[in-house]
Amino acid sequence: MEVASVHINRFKQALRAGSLRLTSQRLAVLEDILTGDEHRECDDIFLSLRGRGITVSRATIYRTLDILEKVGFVRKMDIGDGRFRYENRLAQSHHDHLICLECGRIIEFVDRGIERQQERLSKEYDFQLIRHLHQLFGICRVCRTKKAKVTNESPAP
Amino acid sequence: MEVASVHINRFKQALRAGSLRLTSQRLAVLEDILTGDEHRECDDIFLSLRGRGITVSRATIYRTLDILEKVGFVRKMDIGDGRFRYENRLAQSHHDHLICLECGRIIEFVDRGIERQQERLSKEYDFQLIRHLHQLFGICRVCRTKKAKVTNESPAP
DNA sequence: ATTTTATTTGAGACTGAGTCTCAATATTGT
DNA sequence: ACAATATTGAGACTCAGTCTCAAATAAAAT
Repeated sequence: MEVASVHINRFKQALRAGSLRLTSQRLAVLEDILTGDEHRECDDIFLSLRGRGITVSRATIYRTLDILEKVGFVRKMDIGDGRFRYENRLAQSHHDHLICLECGRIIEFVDRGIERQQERLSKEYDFQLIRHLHQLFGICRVCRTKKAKVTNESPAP
Repeated sequence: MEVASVHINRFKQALRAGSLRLTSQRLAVLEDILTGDEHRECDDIFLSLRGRGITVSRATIYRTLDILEKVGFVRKMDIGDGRFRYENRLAQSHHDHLICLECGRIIEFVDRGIERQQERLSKEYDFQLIRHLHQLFGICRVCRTKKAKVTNESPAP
């Protein structure tokens, strides 16, 4: 648990710096973010904690996620279905997403070329780029294979 | 009104094809989309219509926008503030957006290079690309200028 | 033109993610 | 341990968007 404790210490410092308090609920949410799957929504975290016998209200989870976002531990992402997803930013470097419209799977990608073009473009428009959102929506390989199969298995009468 | 009438005929055809009916409300929303500003939300359309003495319920506006999106007349876009914006797709070719976090201004951009890289990337991941969302958030020139001014006008005591 | 059939409309109830309020509770500095 | 201050959870609330259903309207059939 060394990796985690480093993060927990950084979190304590960040809280201190904002004169926020270290509570068991905040720690629980942080640990869950550090160890759980990526791209989860509030309710996933709520249920994951409850499964481990820890109850933290949804309000507190949202509040903690806001703090974690502010201190850069978490990326809050809007994938357009009305629920925000949160991903651990400590484990990963910047990336964007391919999102399957069939199964909801989220695949991460990194493309330095696109990033550079974004920067060039911003300069062109005299725009001070702060962040970007780049999502490619479509059908993933797995779902395409599945579809093809279904079509084969139920041929026209 | 020639341009408009072409679109109105195309709309009638599209409705017929889906055994949907041509109503005054649907026409009013379509005309408003064709002649109004870009990147508007439901309420903008509601108020614009009301300003011209036409009342169409918000429910009907949403329903009509759904139809218009399905038949490709309108692009529904999520800019991450919880309200969808709708833009006339007939007037414009594909583009993406720079969004000012200060004033909300939306600037359109087209970048064939980025589009190509997206396609290449999708192939790489064996992903069937259907649509994408690419938004650059930051501060526009106007707002940066304004900020600089304010700073100058109120120097440290 | 009238009747029949099916669709559409608007009012307002509803939904669901997320936020807010406030009394009770927990943490931190001394 | 105490005082001062921040946090929590329950549940009310918000707000964009959706849904329901009776009344109104459009198109098809006669």
